[in-house]
Amino acid sequence: MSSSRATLIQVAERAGVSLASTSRALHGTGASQKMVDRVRAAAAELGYSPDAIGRSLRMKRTFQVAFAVADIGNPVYVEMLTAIHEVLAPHGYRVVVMSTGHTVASTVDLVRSLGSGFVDGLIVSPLRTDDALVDAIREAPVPVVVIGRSLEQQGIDSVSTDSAAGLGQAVAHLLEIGRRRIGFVNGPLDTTPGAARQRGFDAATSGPAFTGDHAETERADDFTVAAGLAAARRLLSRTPAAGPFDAVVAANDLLAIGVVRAARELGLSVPGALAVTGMDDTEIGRVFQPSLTSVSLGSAERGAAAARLVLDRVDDGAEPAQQIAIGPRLFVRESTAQEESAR
Amino acid sequence: MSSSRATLIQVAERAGVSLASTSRALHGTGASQKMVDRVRAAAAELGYSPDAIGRSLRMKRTFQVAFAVADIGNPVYVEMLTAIHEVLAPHGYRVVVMSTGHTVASTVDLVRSLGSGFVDGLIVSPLRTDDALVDAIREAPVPVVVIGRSLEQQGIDSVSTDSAAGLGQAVAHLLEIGRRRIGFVNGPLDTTPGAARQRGFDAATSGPAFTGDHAETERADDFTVAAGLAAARRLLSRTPAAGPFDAVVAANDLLAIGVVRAARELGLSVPGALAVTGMDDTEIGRVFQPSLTSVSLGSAERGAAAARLVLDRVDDGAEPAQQIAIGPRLFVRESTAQEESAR
DNA sequence: CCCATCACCGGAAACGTTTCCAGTGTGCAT
DNA sequence: ATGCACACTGGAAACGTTTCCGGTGATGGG
Repeated sequence: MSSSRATLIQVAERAGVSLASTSRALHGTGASQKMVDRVRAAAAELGYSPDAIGRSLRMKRTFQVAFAVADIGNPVYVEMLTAIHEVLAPHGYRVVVMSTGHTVASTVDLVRSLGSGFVDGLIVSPLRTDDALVDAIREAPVPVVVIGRSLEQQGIDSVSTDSAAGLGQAVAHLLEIGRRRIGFVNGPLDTTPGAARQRGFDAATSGPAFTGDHAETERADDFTVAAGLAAARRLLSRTPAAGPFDAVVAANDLLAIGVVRAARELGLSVPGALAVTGMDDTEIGRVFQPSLTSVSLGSAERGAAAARLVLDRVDDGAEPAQQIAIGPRLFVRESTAQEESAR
Repeated sequence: MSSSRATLIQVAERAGVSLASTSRALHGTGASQKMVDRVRAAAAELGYSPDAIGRSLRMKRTFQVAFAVADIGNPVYVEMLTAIHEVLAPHGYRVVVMSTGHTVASTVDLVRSLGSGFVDGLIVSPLRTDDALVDAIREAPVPVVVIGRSLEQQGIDSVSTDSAAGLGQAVAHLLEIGRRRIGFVNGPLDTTPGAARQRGFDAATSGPAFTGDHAETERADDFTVAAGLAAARRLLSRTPAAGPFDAVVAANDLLAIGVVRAARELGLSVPGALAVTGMDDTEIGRVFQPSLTSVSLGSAERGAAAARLVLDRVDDGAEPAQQIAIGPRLFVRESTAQEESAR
């Protein structure tokens, strides 16, 4: 920590020119070459670097964007964060990480806090949504982009994915490899992803398209490995009339890992006795043993798209709200491999 | 996005009092109860919320702290980030995530950029360090805390851990369970952790304390699963004169996962034929199959300690530099279990 | 009744920057 | 030679807040 920093006024004095010219010279527009050289030299001698706060106050731009999620420990959000960072950094924007908390009320508080104007925009991926949150977002003083469900009706920018369809892909894949008694380990139903995925599972396992014999859901308290393990123990301890489960769809990769661990406890081989699918296509699932068949929801793409959306909005504010959808994509790996040899 | 926000001046006008009194009333000191009520009411009517930029300009405090790492995807850094966030948020501080880049030069640039004063402090965990970086940190205009190696001589606040000793613990544990031919998969030697861990391995496997028969190092290009897999393939394809490897120490959990995968490729059971240890005690290692024996370096504690250090420094600047050390701790899990049955 | 003390209030400055506006000088064309 | 366009410069205002400082009124003690 050295002495206090040089200010633009000091640079101006040192260069013997006006404050206005100094600013112009450094900023690059409407200054003669001689002026630029002179000011640059003075700035270099003093080790000047422009003060972000002063600049922000005047320009009404902070060059910061907030990214808010409930749990930054979830690898999905880490992937989003990385992608957001990669899009924003080249444009000179910093990323502020915030926590939404786990309730919708705390998320509303967070959105309201944007009123203090410390960021130019917000990217938020709320687990739960309600009208109060929608209102708060609509009235927010800076652009807000929601990653999660589509909010077209509400006139809010959003980047969504069709996780219900993704669940359909997982179920279809399991049927295709000959599994007939399918369990579903979902997260809390009152969350946006939990609700959507339940819808997807129910749709995929009802009606004529479902060629299996049995479908049943067990709910975990949370989208974590531990919760998945507990839920899978409950699910697999039951034996449906049609016979024991031969496949489990998990609502995300962490839950799927819990399911695999539960299967091992019960002596069920994966994928031999029990095929398991995850969702989110995370790094952890890819390196797990067995590597997890998983439905990618394009976390990185969604993050990047949201970041680009914020960038657009910051420049020209009032276009109609945009909805971007990233299609789900199934990646088949060892946890549903057909050949037993692959274990 | 609604209309522009109310300013303190407008609140003052509405309340019919001076700007100074308005500020005092809201801030809480030296104002009569009547004044406070009146101003609060006016503020509420206008939906006033104080502007963070204006306040920062005046107070010379941004209430932001930056956390900079090379790769936010690494679970260790995510744990640190979470811990930092948890310590800082209750004090009203926001966390800005930054990337150091992979070279020491880009890290120096980042530290220099603190000159623009957008944060009150920096927590940085550099992979590589040199004199230029040390100088830059020492001359930084805001407090900087380094997570990594101790920089006591340099007079820089740091939170370190003795990863060399941690490696010793891992080797000792492997010897204790009867392994004698120990391989070491390390990351790049020119990184701070890579160098320290090599030192630890070399110390633990030379001299009279080493009761094994063979010790050998293979270097991975990076601290990732893929690099660990490649390095382990190279290592395990060799057979020392003393006999095939019966244990591998990996320099972190990601590398260890790569090692386990390589072992499986070669038909070596873990821990039966090959015991494997990791380092960092990450969530991913705990849920992996087999769960990884790992040396915890207290990522979360180190993050929290660094955050508290920054908080102290921000308030009273010029105490002597502090060094905090977190001791390594071995957690034994399946990947080095002695009973074969645990597989 | 007068003076000292005290609590409180308002004016004004300051933080560091960008940008509007008016003014100066140069060069070119008529 | 004179006018005009043009490039550049400097003064000053503005962004929103906190805080110093002087001043006012009330209150209590002598």
